[in-house]
Amino acid sequence: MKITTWNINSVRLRMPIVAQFLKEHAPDAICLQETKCRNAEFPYSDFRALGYEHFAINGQKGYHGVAIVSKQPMELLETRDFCEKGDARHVSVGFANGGTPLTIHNFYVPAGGDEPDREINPKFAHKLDFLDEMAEWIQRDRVTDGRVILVGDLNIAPLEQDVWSHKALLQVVSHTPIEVEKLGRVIDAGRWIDTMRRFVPKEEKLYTWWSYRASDWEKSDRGRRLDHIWASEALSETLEQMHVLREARNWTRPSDHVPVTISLAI
DNA sequence: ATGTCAGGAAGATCCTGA
Repeated sequence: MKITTWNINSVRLRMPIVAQFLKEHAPDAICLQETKCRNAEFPYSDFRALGYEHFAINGQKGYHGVAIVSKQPMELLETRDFCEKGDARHVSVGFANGGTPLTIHNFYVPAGGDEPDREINPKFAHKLDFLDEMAEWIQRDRVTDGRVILVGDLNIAPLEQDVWSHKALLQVVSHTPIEVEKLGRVIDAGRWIDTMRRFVPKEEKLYTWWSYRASDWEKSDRGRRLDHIWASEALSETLEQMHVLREARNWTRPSDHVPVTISLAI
């Protein structure tokens, strides 16, 4: 089974390159973030035309929004409202998978604004609170019991080689010590496997996002690993392959994030 | 590296968010 995560930065605007990706890579399920449309506006028919006929959508007008689209039938399990703000930042589904069920959680963690100080920046406070609530929920609800995948734009690049310069980004939201610590607690709460780093050693650079603001993103290569795929321990022996589709950053009218795909022997 | 994108409301440009 092949699962992709991709922050698409408007699913309606990006549908041509989503179609290109699905035709070329054919994952079983694709998890999208920043769909930026209401559920009724989701481009269902475009996906159906490509053989993806099952949907779990949590959208809202203009901002945020997550979706899981699948070839195989799946059950919508939940759309959790972290921090009780009414934001569309989570959706989960269950696949029957022939008697050994698989759950997928798809997240869009708050970006956190510019100033890494919770006292003066409510967006940063929201991000930190969101992470605390994720950790509590994972532990309390035993979220990682069984076969579970958590994907999404977590808006944090935790390791030194997850950013182009550890030193330059220590005070930049996405790589500050407090964010990294809180993301670590989320991981510990579920004993999650950071699957991307199973395949790429932590000493090697690994990015999934490059700013739109660079004049030449490829030349400067000032990326960050903001997108993640985590797996519960029960999936440890099934992890076959991982791929970051860097070339998608050069596609026509690209997202600033690229697709990340995990292949499981299930 | 404050640069580039997106959506929305308004109105043919601005704003907010990232």
